[in-house]
Amino acid sequence: MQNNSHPSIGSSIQKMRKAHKLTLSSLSQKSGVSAATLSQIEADKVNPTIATLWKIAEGLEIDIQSLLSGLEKQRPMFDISRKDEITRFDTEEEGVHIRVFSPLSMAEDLEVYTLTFKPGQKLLSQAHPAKTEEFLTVVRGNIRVKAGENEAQLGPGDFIRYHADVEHHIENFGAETALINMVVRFKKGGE
Amino acid sequence: MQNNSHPSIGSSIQKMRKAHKLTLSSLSQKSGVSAATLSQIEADKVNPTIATLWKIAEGLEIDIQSLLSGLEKQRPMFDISRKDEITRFDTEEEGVHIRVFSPLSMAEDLEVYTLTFKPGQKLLSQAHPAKTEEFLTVVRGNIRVKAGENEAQLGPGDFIRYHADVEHHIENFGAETALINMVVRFKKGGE
DNA sequence: TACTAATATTCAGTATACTAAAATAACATC
DNA sequence: GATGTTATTTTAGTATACTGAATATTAGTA
Repeated sequence: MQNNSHPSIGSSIQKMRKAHKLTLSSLSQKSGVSAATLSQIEADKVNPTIATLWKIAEGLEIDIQSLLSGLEKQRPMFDISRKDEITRFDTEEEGVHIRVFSPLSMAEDLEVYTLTFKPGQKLLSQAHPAKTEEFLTVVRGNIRVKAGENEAQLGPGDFIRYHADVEHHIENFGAETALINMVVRFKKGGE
Repeated sequence: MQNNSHPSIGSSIQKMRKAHKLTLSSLSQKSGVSAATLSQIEADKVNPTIATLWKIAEGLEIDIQSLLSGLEKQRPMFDISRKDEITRFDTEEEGVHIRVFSPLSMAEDLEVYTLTFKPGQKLLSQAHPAKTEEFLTVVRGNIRVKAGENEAQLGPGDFIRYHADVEHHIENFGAETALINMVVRFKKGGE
């Protein structure tokens, strides 16, 4: 009813429905949402729930995000994390420093870390959620990376990316302190 | 209440809220959604409307889409790029080395670079496609980053993320060679 | 343990999203 | 323009999302 501030979603849904050449009734059948409700939503007379939106997206065989893309509010962004303000998870007793750079609003999407390994130290990680990928750039030192069945040794300037949805570990097998830049990506649903 | 089919959104919201170090009450204030409702949503006891979700996203200062992530499965992956095999775009004549680590199949989504700036050198980039973000970690040296209206000076250990869909540049204003790790993300657009 | 203060959850009432069914509108074909 | 057929909107009732207030939980302190 109100829909005071954010752009209306009704017209997008209607556009989608017509693009698929569906009537309110046919989309109602495919989605499980009543035609009456669909009508109200398209006319922006109601404020659909997520569950309803989800069903509609399924009925239209599209990603729910596509329906919401219209109501995004793009704002310019320029966030700085100073060295000293950065939250630090420090497993010092094991000789591994982990510094997280992007814990902010995007925590579920992309994270940037710096890892410092003292000689001989290693970091064992349990499997992350499905579709998680890790990207490592070795800045200094020599490390061994193991993910599931796979294993590799990397030196300065080397880069590796791997799926982190299996148990994996990183180990500094060299004599000097290793410095690694890591990016972790939690992929969103379907392509 | 029901929410049978689609992945629960409650835990994501809670994670986000805690990442921002907000209490239910403080988020309630920022978003305009009552703390009671927030509690119910986080516990997946209700089916929020998009209006509510939108307010929450605003309160968290994030994109509403970030709240709607799904899950899927995939095959294991383990790709290594050795230092010497890496494609190198070298603008040596300007004192800036750019090394690209992830040119492969994912180039349209996420790219990882290492940038080396000789003292005094700078790199000017035109606006990238809309929604592009850049993440910089300074490994060594001192740089100045400018994106649109914004500008900042960064030293070793500092991190910055900004929208790169405006003209932007990076400059080494210090006396030593600067080493930067950069991640560029091209966000997927709607439909 | 008792006492606060801060945070989170439950409760009862109200607002509203959702539905089925009825009413209306659009659109043919005679 | 009458009649049937299909598509959409309105209506009335029910289910439930949202809210403020009360209650419960947690954390810290003496």
